[in-house]
Formats: sequence, structure tokens, C-alpha cells
Amino acid sequence: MFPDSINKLSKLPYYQQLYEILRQKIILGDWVPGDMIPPESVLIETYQVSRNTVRQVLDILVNEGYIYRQRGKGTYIAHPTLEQTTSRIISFTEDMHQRGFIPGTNVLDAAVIPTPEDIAGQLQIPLGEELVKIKRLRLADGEPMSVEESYLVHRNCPNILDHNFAEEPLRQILEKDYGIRLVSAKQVIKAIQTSGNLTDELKISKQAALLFLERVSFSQNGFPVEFLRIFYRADRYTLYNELHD
Amino acid sequence: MFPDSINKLSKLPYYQQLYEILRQKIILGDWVPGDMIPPESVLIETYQVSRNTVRQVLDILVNEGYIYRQRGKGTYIAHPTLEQTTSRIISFTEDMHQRGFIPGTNVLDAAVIPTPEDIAGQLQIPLGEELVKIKRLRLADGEPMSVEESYLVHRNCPNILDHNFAEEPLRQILEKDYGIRLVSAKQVIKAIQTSGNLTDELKISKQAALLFLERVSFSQNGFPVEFLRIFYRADRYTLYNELHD
DNA sequence: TAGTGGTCTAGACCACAAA
DNA sequence: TTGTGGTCTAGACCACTAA
Repeated sequence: MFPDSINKLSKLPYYQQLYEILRQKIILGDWVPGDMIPPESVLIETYQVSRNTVRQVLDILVNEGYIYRQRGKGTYIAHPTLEQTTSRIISFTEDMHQRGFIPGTNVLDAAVIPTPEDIAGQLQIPLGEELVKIKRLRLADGEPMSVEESYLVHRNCPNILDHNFAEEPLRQILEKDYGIRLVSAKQVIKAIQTSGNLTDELKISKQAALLFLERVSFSQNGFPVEFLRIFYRADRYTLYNELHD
Repeated sequence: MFPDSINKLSKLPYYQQLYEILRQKIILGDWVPGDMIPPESVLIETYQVSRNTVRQVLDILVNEGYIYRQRGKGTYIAHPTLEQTTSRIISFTEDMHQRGFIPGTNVLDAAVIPTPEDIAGQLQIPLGEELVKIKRLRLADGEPMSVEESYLVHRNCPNILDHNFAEEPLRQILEKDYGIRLVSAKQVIKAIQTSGNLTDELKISKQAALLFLERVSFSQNGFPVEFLRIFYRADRYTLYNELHD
């Protein structure tokens, strides 16, 4: 299991250890949205650190939207908001659940290809390099929602084509079999017209508008790992966003 | 001018006062990107507060992307990144400058209208209420970039139609004449097909795709103030976004 | 070696919510 | 009145950078 106390001999700062401890409790469902977490005084006792250190950790969790504080009352687990959907990396499955759909996947294509020029630059690899291309049709309540094209550097994930991409989430495969975690990403959002070849897959008209997204995802080591193109049906999919001053 | 010291008798916490002081120096260009700001020890001396208080302020500014720290070296003014464009409220003018265009504006319409049903809900006002509608064509390097429709509650800004919306930024008018600051917003991003009536204004074909955005902006008091629709030419405008785990 | 930011402590007083 | 989070202080030691 996950450690539940702070190792004072570790090189890791206390606050980072405590952060991981509390974060795991939230992620693993030990605490659920609406729950009050132990007051600062108890956390101080439990983990044998000062109030400033506890507050440093809680500040981070508040900033990340995991918890919220109410003066005089306590600190609570936050309810996931739509805001997080646009700034956190989430899977298609998770996204659809948040939107109240039942997700589904059909694999349209899975093959090894030579790197196209436009993708080579995005993934910072030479043109000769082999890529794995995985093309999937995504369904929501059984109806087409989007087409996704994933491109992975073959060298990073040999034999990945042995997996069934309709059943097993790609991120889970990368993490379990290759030790690669996708921790950050950059993406561009555009509106485009269908170029014709997706009309059948998405069940849309020849001229329909699509919400189009290109994303480069980076591993925990900071290297680009995946290039992703998503074509969303504009009549079914919208993005949501919160802004501040 | 803006106060440059902390009022220890004020009800405002020190850290909020110091935050405003430093933020103004950045915004007004007193410090420019790449500049090193005074070390914590100097800020402590200058403003007569403890190190924790100084660091509390710097933490906020780091979080908001205004500054970055380098251990052993110093704290520096950050260069604005594209990331801020999608999570901060910025004006069209500012946006175009960041993208390397020269902005321009033509006013297409400015009038008082009764509230349409769909907007009444967004602005949380009754159907009978009067709205000010301002429709503007936005240009980048002289070519059409987008059409914006702003809707304001007339009661909040009487006589606003006397202004020249091609010359004076709307946000500046609201702040100077009516004391209204737009501090947060929620928006939805979609892809749509032109409905025909914008083809002339945007110089696009009858079936072109548009990036479409609907935004509700809130004042410092938390009330919805403006409803905004923007129709971007999809061939000229894209959104950029960074994600994390 | 001197100066910077990074982490941590122990203690204080305040403001707010609920009993 | 009690317990919660909000703000603040003074001091300490460490890790990194540059001279």
C-alpha cells in the first residue's frame, strides 16, 4: 500500500510527502466529494509537522481544485467541476462520464508507419523513425462522437500493437507496460470542415463543421510521447472554460 | 498615484496590499519581462513585513504566471506565454498583439434592445429588461478576423451608447465610467457553420467553418455583466491550451 | 564565500461558524 | 464558548548559483 506517514529521513521535503499522502486519499476514494478532511490541528498531530507545512500542502490542493476551505467550518473535498476538464488531461472515458454519456470505442486502424514530416517536428524525432498509428472511432451512447488518431514513437513502446485498443485504455497500457506516464500536454483547438473521408465514420454531412484538436503529450521525463489528433462532431461536442483577470 | 507602502492600520491583510503593489509594478511596466525583482530580504526591509508574508505574495504571483523564481539566483518577471491567453481574460487588442497582428475595429451596430430569452438566463435578468447590443467587426492587419456581439444590462451602464466603440475599449469604458471591472468569465467553445449572414462581413464562403465562443463575464461583485458571442474565422484563428495531470 | 530562494518550526492573535 | 481556518512573526538551516 501507499505510505501513510512522513519519512523524516527521506530527501523528499515533508510537504511533498504529505501532499502525496493526502492526494492519494482523494484519488483512491478514501475521501469523497463533500467529505470534511481532518482539521489542520489533527493533521499536525497525525503527521508530526508544523502548521505552516500542513497549510503549504493544503494551499497546493486548493489551487489544484481538490479541496476547498470554509473559515470557521473546515476543509472539504471538492466536487469535480467542468473547469478541470479543460485544464486537466482526462481520458475519453472519463470525459464522457462527466458529460453523462456511455463511452464506446471501435478500432479503425492500428499499424506501424514511417513518420510524416509534420509529426516529426511535433515529437522531436528524425523522419526515418517508426511510428505506431492508432485510429479509433469514439462513441457516446452508441453514436459517433469523434475520431482519434494517436501517434506513438515505436521505439518507446515495442509490441504495443498486441494490445486490444478497444478494451484497454491507451494511457493504462503506456503506464503498466512501458512505465510512461503522460503528465502534461499542449494543444491547439481549431474549427474545420470535414475533408470528406470522415463523413461515413462520424455519420455527418459532407460539409459539416468539426471541432479539431491537435495535442502533444509529454511524459514524466519531459519528452514528447504522443501526438494526437481528435475530430469531434461539432453538433455533439463543445469545450468549456473558465477565465480570470 | 498608487500607494507604494503597506498601511498597517488598514483592514486589508498585508499580503493583499503587497500583492497589489507588486502587481501594479508589473502591469504598469515599472518592471518588464526578464527583470529581476528585489530579493526577498529587500522586500522584507522595504515593506516591513516578515519573510513568510513576502513569500505568500510571491507564491500567488508565481501561480498567476507573473514571475518565476530561480534558486540561488533571484526572482524574475515572466515573459507572457500563450498559456495565459486561454485562461486569462484579455482584450481583442492584447490578443492580436500577442499573435503579431495589428488590431482594428468597425462598429456594425449599437442599440438598445429587449432581452432575448436565451440571454436573459445567462445574465440572470428578467425578460422585460433593456439590453445594450454592440456588434463589432474585428480586423487583424486590416483583414476580417471575427465578429463580436456584446450584450450589456442597460441599467448598469446608462448612456453608454454615447461612446465610440471603435476607438475606446469596452472594458475601459465599463471601468472608468461605471466602476465595473470584469474579473472572471465562463465560456463555451464550439465549431459551427456560417449561417449565411456573416459571409459578407468576414469575407468567407457560404459554408465555411467558424470557431464560435459564448462567454458570460462577471464583475468584481460576482454579478454577470456581459454576454458575448464571438464568431472567429476558422482559417485565421485558433486557440492554444496547456494541460497537466 | 556571499547572496539567493527552499523548507521548516513554534508560537501568536484574529475572524467566522456553530452549538 | 469552542473549534475552525486566516494572517503574521522571528528565527533557523539547507541547497543552489556565481564570483
